[in-house]
Amino acid sequence: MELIQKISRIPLFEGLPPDQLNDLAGIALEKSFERGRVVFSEGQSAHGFFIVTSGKVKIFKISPDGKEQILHLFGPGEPFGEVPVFEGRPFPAHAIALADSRFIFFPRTAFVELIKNNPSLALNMLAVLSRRLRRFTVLVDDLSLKEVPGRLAAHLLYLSNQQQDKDDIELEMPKGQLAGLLGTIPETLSRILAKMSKQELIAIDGRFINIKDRQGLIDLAEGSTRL
Amino acid sequence: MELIQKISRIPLFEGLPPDQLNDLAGIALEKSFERGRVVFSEGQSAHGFFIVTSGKVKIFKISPDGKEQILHLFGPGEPFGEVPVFEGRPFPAHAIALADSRFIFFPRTAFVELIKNNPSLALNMLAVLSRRLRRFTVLVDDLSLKEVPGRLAAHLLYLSNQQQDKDDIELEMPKGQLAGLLGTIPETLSRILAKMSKQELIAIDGRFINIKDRQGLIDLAEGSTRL
DNA sequence: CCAAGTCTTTGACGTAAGTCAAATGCTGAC
DNA sequence: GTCAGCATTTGACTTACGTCAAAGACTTGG
Repeated sequence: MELIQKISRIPLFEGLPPDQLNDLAGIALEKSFERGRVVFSEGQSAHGFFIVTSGKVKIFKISPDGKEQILHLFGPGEPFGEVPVFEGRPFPAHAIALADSRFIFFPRTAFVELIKNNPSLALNMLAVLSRRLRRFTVLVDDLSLKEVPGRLAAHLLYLSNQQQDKDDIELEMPKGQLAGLLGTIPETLSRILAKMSKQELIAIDGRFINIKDRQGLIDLAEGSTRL
Repeated sequence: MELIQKISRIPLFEGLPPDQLNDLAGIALEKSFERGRVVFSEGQSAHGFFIVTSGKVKIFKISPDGKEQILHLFGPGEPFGEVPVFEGRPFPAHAIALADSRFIFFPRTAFVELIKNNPSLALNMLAVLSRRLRRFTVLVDDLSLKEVPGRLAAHLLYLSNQQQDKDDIELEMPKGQLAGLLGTIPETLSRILAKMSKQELIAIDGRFINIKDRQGLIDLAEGSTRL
């Protein structure tokens, strides 16, 4: 597919006139990363940001002893690595491709120039960053004020939502990953899933989960019940 | 002082030509809040954002059983409550004035109009949001991957930095507040301070703290040592 | 289709940090 | 100054969750 076509489908660039899309295509570069490849590392200096066109990328922090906390998982259409663009400091976290992926790369200075001439691009970017701040707000709230079962329940409900509110949902990643996303470790996640299953809140079959007691999960997520 | 003068001193509006500052003054409103007053609450719909001109404001989340996690503390010159402006959803957290304060309020729609005509205002705002995202990144890392002594050590070093790298620092808030900022409770904070004191890392005198072993604190903050 | 990895689960155990309760210390109003 | 009302500290106790270790269960690629 043409680069310009790909660009025109990205939500961040929604509503831009054709000539501006052209300008964007003029500065953009396509890059491929195999599954498992490091896209950038915390502390590295940044010369631009990325948008996923295919595949999946994980943004995460890691502690000296190897525990990891996932900050974001991004798929097609989503930008990442923008913070340094507007702030001029190194990347604040690590990024790894979780699948063979293609990204469009926008060099920092050229992109900033484009924004200067394009208020609606600026507003779109402000909206992206705002949404991300809101998400972090939720993440901090979860990590600091909820326990793991509550976070897991919230996540299951979120997945159900994403997947047309069915009661049958699929965890879209290995359970070890999910643990990192929820701020815990695989063993703990495993135990809690087992407990939820024992209490008939859910039924587990590999990475497929059936929600048997939605209200029970809601209560857990809100912190009004405990497991 | 004239409103326009106050506005011209705000970092967010740095580098704006006088006529734009004038436009800003045209839409701005001054508001006063007594210490302890709620500025806005989570879930409330937002019609604009604020900039502190004097006093102090606390942005926080709170759990059903009353534990609170402070997200930000903002003082003069700093904007807050901007997320809903660019995203059009309710406030994601609570805000309370910690001292008698004055804020400048900018209504949402008028401000967005200004941004459309003013690329450098947009870039300044993008920089503000980016800095905030970076801070959250650190907060998540701390909450998820460090324990309380590490967070406290990091905070003490941060304060020392703020206060000209002196070894004598002042906690700028009651210890209960500090606990909320570090994602813990007053009892735990108290115990850890006592422990640090016993191990000659610091000396405590009320809300004044003397750093006796800076390297020891650094090791704690990095997680290479434990208390 | 088998073997070598990786994931995942389970158990026994340790520990950081929260809860509850009581004592002590401070502060500001009158 | 004194007293009421907080903030802070300390102790005894509980608990959620991480660590370590080992056994099963899936995937992959040859």
